Amino acid sequence: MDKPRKAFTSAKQVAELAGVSRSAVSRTFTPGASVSEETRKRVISASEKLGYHVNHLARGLLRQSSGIVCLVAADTDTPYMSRMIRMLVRSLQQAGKVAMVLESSENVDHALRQTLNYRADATVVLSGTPPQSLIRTCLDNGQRLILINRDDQLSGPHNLSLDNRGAASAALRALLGAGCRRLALVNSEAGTPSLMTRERAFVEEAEKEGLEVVVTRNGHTSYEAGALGARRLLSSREHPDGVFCVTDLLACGFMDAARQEFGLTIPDQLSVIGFDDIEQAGWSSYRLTTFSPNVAALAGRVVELATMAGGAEESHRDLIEVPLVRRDTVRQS
Amino acid sequence: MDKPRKAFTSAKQVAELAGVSRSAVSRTFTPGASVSEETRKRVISASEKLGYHVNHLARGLLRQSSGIVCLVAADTDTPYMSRMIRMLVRSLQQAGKVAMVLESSENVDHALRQTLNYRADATVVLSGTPPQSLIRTCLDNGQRLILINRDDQLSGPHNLSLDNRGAASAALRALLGAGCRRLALVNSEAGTPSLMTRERAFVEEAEKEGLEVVVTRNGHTSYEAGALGARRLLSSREHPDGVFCVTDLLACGFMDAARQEFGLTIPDQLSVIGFDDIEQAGWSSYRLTTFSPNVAALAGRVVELATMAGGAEESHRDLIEVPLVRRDTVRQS
DNA sequence: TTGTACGCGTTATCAC
DNA sequence: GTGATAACGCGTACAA
Repeated sequence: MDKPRKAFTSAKQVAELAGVSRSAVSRTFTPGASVSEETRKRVISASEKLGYHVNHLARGLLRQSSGIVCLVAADTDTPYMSRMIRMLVRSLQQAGKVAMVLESSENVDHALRQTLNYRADATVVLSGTPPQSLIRTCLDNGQRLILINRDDQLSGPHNLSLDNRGAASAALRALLGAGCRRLALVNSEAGTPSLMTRERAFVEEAEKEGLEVVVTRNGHTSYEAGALGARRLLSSREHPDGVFCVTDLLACGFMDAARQEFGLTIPDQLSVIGFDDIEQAGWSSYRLTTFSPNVAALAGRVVELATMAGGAEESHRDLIEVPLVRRDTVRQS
Repeated sequence: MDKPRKAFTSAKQVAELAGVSRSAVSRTFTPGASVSEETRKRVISASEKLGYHVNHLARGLLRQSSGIVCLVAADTDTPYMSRMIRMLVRSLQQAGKVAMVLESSENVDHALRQTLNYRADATVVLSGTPPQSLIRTCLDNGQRLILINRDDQLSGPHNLSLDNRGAASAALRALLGAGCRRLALVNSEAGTPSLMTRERAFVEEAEKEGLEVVVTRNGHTSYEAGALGARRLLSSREHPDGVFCVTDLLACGFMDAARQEFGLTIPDQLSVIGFDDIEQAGWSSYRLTTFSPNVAALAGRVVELATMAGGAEESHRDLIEVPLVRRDTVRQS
């Protein structure tokens, strides 16, 4: 459709200008190939004059690797997700790969197919659960597949998860340690695997202590949903005194509503714990005690999996630690 | 390096399984090509069995278009930038393109070269100022170049800018309308073109009214820098009563410090205006009056430029409107 | 409608 | 160290 546009410079043109063969040009740009200093100079000079850049599309055709790693995600403008993506993009770039970002909110299927169309070396799925058949297709085609925080029992792909259970358990201990007895949990209706794991684990651990947990789930995983949760939970006189919000965004909305609409003091009358350690959690209006996933470690692990020599592809399953960052929303005893 | 991995299915294999020629396969996946219903069926069936997906890399070799659009940016985890990127990724995807994200904070040069290596149809530069020579190279190679909010006078590429001057002027009018007389502006030391334009325009407009503006610039464009700005500005007894923060992030930090460290009431003792309309600006702790760039319109314009038939490439220069969203941080008179 | 042959820009292999 | 040649997976002009 857009045919009549200027074409990119090719190695052939460089070779002609430099008065050498095309292979000489290729060798010049291949690390570890043997070229004489003389020809090298002439090639470099010619390419700069012409603005030549090696065509990675053509190179990817020959080699088995395109250098592309796809990031499939939804809600990419969420503080947590955008941090994740940034870390992945940076780490991949430093490892000599490039990141292609696909939005999966509209259509996970389509996104994953794009992944195959572009012969990505690996695909990282951050949101959405792709159908098992497509997963198989990716794997069968030799494309590495890395699932983040999908606690589903899909076999084949690598699985990296945050230690949601461990965090939920630590949240409970922290709240109990602060003297909380009337526990609650704020969740959304998203039903994401990691969110549901946090909820279940927290409730189960509380049951072991003989305590019941009031659970509320509202709308999307957003600030507003947190505020809504507060309105649901705090209108009764015997309101909770210890709340685990499965996401910082929920926690921020919850706290704002608790303070401004119900006049509660945090942490004196109400202790709150979040999850994600988004930037806002550190803001002085919140100073939220929360779990801080080691995103850098996760990104490092992803790069490792995405770049490793393709051999026996056993399905890895890693758990990333999530330390608790104590700020000012849980009473110190 | 990773040779011994399973290879992707090729059209050849599909052709063999379906018992047709390779061109038949190619035609099946080319919209508007003439294939009989019979062969079409057999090809589709065979490709599904083999999990075949057209190789866009090879296709990009033939056609003039790779379908790839590069997004070059820094600070991609900032609320504003991540919203921008999300909109662009979505819009491009809907237009049948894919987005490749390059981090430019380390090395703008390298990022832009990657852009050429992957034969991107277009490149969108969201941060950083690439050297003019590289810009020329991109253009000469027929790669469309779209600069966002770079008010530099670079010729050649398309330029999309928010109406920073208009917004600064509107900010001044709003503050004057609220009865403010002691004006200040909070900026960072980043020196980004758009930020500097907002500052200059605000100061100039104020001068026309015979008013002086106290300007403070601190650190990066962040929450902390805003808090720092507050400490600089509010320690004197005759502190400002109307402040334009060139970014919402700065405004949030400024407000928190103003309220918590100086005990000021907003908007009664102090009016504040921000810029970007990040999500947090709407949170009930801030309710910030701010400028809300029409990101969707901008993304739409970008897609238009990135996908248009390549003809006479005149350097476009568009201004995107930035309406003021009135919330609760400017006193109503 | 279908198949054959060629070219897109690379790199790897092989003689020289 | 260098240049010819084959091959990668695909689209398409051409002939059938």
